Amino acid sequence: MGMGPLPEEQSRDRPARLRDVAALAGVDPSLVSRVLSGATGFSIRPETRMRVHRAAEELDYRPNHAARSLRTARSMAVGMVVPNLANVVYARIHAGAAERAAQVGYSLLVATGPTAPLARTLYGRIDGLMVASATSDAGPAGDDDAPTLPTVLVNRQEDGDVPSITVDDEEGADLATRHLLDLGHVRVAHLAGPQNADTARRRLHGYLRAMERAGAEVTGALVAGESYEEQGGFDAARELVTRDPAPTAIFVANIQAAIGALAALRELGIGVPEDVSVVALHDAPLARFLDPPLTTVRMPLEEMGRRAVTMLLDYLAGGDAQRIRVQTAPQLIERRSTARPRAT
Amino acid sequence: MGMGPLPEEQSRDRPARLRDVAALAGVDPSLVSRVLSGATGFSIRPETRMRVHRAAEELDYRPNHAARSLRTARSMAVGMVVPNLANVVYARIHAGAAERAAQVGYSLLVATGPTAPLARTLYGRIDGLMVASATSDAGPAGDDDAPTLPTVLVNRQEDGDVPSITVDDEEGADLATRHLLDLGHVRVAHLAGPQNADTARRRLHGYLRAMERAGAEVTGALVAGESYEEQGGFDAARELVTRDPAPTAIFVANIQAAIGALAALRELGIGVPEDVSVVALHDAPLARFLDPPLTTVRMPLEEMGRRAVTMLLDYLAGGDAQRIRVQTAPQLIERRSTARPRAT
DNA sequence: CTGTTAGCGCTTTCAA
DNA sequence: TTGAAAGCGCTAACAG
Repeated sequence: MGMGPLPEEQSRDRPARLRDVAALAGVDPSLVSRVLSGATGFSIRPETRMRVHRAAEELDYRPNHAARSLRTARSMAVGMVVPNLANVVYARIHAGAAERAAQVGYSLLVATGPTAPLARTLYGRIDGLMVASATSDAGPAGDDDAPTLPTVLVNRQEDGDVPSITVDDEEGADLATRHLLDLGHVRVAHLAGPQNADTARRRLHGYLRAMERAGAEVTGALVAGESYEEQGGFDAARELVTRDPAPTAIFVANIQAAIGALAALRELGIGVPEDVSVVALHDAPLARFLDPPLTTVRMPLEEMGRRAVTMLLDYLAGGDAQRIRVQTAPQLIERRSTARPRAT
Repeated sequence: MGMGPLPEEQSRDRPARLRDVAALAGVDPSLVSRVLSGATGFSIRPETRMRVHRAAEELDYRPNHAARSLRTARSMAVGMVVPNLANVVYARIHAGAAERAAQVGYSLLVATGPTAPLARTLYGRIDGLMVASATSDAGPAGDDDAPTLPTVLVNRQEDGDVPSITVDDEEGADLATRHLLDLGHVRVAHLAGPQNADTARRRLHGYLRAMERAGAEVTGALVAGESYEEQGGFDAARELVTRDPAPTAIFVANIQAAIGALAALRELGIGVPEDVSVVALHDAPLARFLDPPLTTVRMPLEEMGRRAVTMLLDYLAGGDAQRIRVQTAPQLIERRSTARPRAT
């Protein structure tokens, strides 16, 4: 190959290369590669392996990602797109995903914002992408002129054969609604999320299902809202309670909207839970410090995150596009925002 | 070089390489490289440049990151470590950083968790790191056995010549405290953050400075707390109001702790702002939906994020370690949690 | 059990 | 104004 400086001497402070390790251990670079990358199904004398490891440690060897990626055509990293960082839901999904990714030796890179531009930034740095934006701002990576990247949808599901993983939002909504029904409420309202998010649609279905099973009538007056945010929840709650007949309980599609709803009811002088009970989907550390402490339904988000990674890796390995629904049961966390209706 | 298949025909669906573009344009790969990477200071016939661009577009050419990194020894990406994703403060810092990174053609990768393991995951994928964890869980990247990566501290400052960028927490705290003082409060307390976070220390100083300038006495009874979280704020507020003399106003070191504090006061039947005024550092969309809507001080976090990137890039380019304090003035946002003391 | 070899896709001297 | 050549650090056949 005609190298210049002999590798015997380690030069300056430049990070050690495979070749340097090999030289120090007195073996060939390819051997070092096999040993250090934990390749299996080849034989080596234990003593040689030892020497290699020792040399690597000695030189504080760290494989060069770029070289490895170039050679193997894989980056050993996966990406995750979330709509924004300040959100417990995504934080929990991410936590699960990060845990699993670490377990299997992958790096997990996060990015925020609209999917398409991100796919462009991340392209070439990751092998696959998890899109955890609930609303289809830009479908799976590949829209407009963004490069196509193997993608799984997390917490969202779409027509066609796009792989996806979701939790059982319908069951969560059903559980929340049933809680209200069981307390004796009849006019149970739903403060819904944006209907372009399929989680919101599934929560609405869950609500309707529970109401129907209980034989409770659902009129248009009982459903309002189009938002997962505080302000939207505030506005919708205001509207809801002025309708006729007024609900005695509200199932809110997510916790942020519920915070807005609580504020609206407070401002109107409507007591929670004396006048109106409130329960929200998704739990957060914050919930118990609200006024009143908010009853919530906790979803298995970490598990979804973990399984999303597993699923993406399977998909990358040539598996086919699955649609997984995490079946772990949602969990009701009773706090002080729900109670029996005033005049049973 | 003795390649196998002629590059004339583009093969399968394999992404186009530089070589393919060159073949299509009828020029040498090196020329394509120069043209497409926007290199400057070389001459080329406009027509040739045109042909190259057209060929690249035609083939939907996208440079291979790994190859480029391997060759140039730079990844054109920077990383940012945040302690957790569910936090407005980091979300805003990140937003600013992402904006600037995009402007200058860098990718910004985010990761969460303790710094050291992350530095290991990110090592080789990024050229430099912004550490935005307020508390020194593990100092700058490089502790224990984590690899060393050029690092700037964001929203945190440390002894030695570690580059860092911060906002003026002291001024923010001073502003909040002054607001209380100006309203006529005398026994103004401080619910402090964890004193291993230098932001918390600087906020404490700002509080002390404002008190001193106003000639208000600060006894030990007026300072409590060691947390940036709801529960910590809850506990500390409880304690604070039982002290003698009880404060009539509290400056809380951050908004999460303030949420806990509000809950505690509510539980004790202490009216806000009738009995006790509360102001917190850092604003959030949530603030106006709290009970009562919370007066806050908004810090220039996006700007800090933007400048952090600029600073890191300068540092990478060989600039020396700076310590920047963003001087943009904090902004008081008055809502309903502060008022004149009961008996002026 | 270990070594040789070729080359991933790109950039950058250097030469024409 | 353009082309030729070398090689970044690694891995995966294939030989020995």
